[in-house]
Amino acid sequence: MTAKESSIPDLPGSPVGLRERKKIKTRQAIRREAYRLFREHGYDATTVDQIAEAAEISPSTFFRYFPTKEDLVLTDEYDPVLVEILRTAPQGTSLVRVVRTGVLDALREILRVDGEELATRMTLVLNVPALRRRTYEQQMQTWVLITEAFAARTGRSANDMELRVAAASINAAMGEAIMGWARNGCTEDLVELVDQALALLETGLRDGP
Amino acid sequence: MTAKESSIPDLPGSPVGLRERKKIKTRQAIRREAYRLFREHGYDATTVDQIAEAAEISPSTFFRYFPTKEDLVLTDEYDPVLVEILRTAPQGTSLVRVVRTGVLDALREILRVDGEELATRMTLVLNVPALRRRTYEQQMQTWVLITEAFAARTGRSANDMELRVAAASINAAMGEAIMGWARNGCTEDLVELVDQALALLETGLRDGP
DNA sequence: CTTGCTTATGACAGTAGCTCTCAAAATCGA
DNA sequence: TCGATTTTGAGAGCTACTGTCATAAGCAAG
Repeated sequence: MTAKESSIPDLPGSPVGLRERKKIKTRQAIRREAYRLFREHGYDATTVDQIAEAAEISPSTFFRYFPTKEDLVLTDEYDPVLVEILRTAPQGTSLVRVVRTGVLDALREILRVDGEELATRMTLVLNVPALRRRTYEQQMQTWVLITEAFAARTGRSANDMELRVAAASINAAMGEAIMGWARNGCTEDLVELVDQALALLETGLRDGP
Repeated sequence: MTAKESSIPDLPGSPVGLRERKKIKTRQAIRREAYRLFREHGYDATTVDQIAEAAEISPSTFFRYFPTKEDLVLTDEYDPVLVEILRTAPQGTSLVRVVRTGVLDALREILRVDGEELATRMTLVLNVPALRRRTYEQQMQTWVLITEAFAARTGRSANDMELRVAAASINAAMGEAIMGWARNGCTEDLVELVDQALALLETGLRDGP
């Protein structure tokens, strides 16, 4: 029933109905007003009711768009990208090497497109404990997917302890690099920071600090 | 937060008054009843009010003993031990090596003394998302102390990115080992699991999965 | 245009975790 | 024993979050 004209599914202004467009607009409005209030008064000091009022919706509507207040900041649409990288990576390569090549490419692209927003979000994550916690949890869920994809390709079990440890370490190293980036005001070259962190893991901590 | 139940400092017959002893008893009672309720009905399904009633205190008193419900499970008195290990470790050793020797010794001791409770707690942490999050955050705070201690001894800056990345990775690797242990019913040799995880980091992920 | 279906919305009530205040009771030092 | 300090219980209140239900907005077909 569909003639696929474009490789990218949904474009703004597509023949999607008015309802869909309104939802997108509402979603954007909520996030925009929320970020503004966060900047002005801080994350904790901003209540959902205030966000709802600023976005001109009812508080209950807020939770139809974002399951929790934290999800305003943490919604992350990069997971499929990562999993895809892992699945199309060449055989016989170590996990850290695959990440160090593929993921860094993806990160470059993300920075190019959403660099500004990424900086805002990571700065919030750095400074709000609750967001830090959720971020780690969320990233670990991503890495479960990644280890499964990698395990399937290499014949290992997804419960392989070595694989899990490697994934968790890589995740932590990348997270620490990103937090360091945010701590220094998002001015340095994030790709290089992450690459250095992964290099340390690849060659082994014996040679490091 | 200092009243350890099963350690060296407090001697019976100490000059502690009745008040102190009562506080310790209350604290133990709260934890005991809470663990029982958690086992019977689950963590989320147990409210603070129920815990307070079971421990025969008022709900407001509960929060005088534990700042949050999560702290019931996560209160951790091993931090000073870790920092001490780092400070007394021989010079010129890599962080991962120091941990692999010193921390494993400490872990052995902990297992010997509190093994039962550690298993209970880690199983809870494994199965309750909120606890997992807090655990990671808490461990990271511990590792801030550790990196500071290590940095002071080696002349590095505590903001040294390599050091931070190493610490975060080691933390993640150990955490993953412990979670794997809990996932398998706390039956395997935890010390060996952690040692294998750290060995992987020490020699480098290039040789691993 | 109108009819009927689906979906989005708002108002409202309720729960749990957590904070704060204040007065009463218990404990302690002298 | 008395006065000072600490612990406690009671209760009000705040915020995140979850439900329910009737209404309203979009939408597809006749």
